[in-house]
Amino acid sequence: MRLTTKGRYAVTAMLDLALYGEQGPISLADVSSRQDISLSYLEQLFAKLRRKDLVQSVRGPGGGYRLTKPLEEIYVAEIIDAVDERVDATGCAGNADCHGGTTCLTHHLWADLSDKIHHFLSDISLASLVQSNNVQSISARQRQAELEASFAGDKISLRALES
Amino acid sequence: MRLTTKGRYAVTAMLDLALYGEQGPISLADVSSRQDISLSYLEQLFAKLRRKDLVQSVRGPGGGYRLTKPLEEIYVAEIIDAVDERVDATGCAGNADCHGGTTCLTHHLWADLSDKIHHFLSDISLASLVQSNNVQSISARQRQAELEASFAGDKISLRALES
DNA sequence: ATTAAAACCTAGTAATCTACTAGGATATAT
DNA sequence: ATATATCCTAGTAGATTACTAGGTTTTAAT
Repeated sequence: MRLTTKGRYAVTAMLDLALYGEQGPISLADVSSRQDISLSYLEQLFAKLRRKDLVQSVRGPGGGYRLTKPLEEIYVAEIIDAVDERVDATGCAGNADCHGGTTCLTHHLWADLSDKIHHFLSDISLASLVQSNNVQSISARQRQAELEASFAGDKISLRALES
Repeated sequence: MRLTTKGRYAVTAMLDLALYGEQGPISLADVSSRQDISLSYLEQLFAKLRRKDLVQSVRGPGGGYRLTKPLEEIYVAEIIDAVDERVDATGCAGNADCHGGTTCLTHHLWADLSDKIHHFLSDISLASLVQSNNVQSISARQRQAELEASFAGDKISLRALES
């Protein structure tokens, strides 16, 4: 089964859009610096997310990405599926040909597990993540850190504080 | 998260012991030919299973491995843990330092998922697998195939049929 | 005692995949 | 015109997996 940074990054980045994207499109450069994900890697992930119609792009200065649907209608499972991370615990992609063309002894166990995982991730929307205490507090801390970083930086930081 | 053939092979092999090991120890050569898993790879997996006290070995001719506990007390989660380290969907091994030392936005999501998976696999014993219809029917088919293979083989097959 | 069957051990390795870099082309607000 | 952004393709270091190779030790059977 696969669940690596690819899928985790995709969900984290989509959650970033959910948290910061209310006013307008968010550039991947912003997501990259906030969530500590390589910009070029994000570009590749968002190409897939766009192909699956989970985000829309706006090109040119001031552009970026926005979510195509309301937070309530975007589920974690979709995001992971979109970036090609098959959440599948079987060794045969569910084809039941794991033992030289026939079904291996444990096939159904892994198929059941895959179902459980998919159900779990299909029940969680971006909206429910945004509302959760965990995400709220981490997001608050990230905003705080960003503020302090810009404060320690140059004059532009003062304007950031005022707005 | 990790769930590859390593963990799947381990569970399949342990299930093979559960199905065939009532009379005495089972050699890895037998498991290898029945379940189509490389012998040397099995040896490496069973070294770990033995270290975790899930199996006992008997050396010398007629030797092999037997389960250390009754089927009811061996859970799939233990087996995977023994060879795979951990079924963990977080990127930080549960340390919550996934975002440059701090907790990333989605950490709790993956931690929750890991819990769910672990619970699922902790509830399934070798005994319950052996009793399941799926395993029963696949096991019956494997015994049948083995019988036919030995029948098509040499004289020894006749003795196998009689016993 | 010899032989053979088994566990036990260690090192190496081809193939695969991940996460990423590099270096652009294209679109568009200012 | 310029800068900012998406968009696109190719390549690649490093890690991991699944396995092979080549032994040694133990022990039942002859």
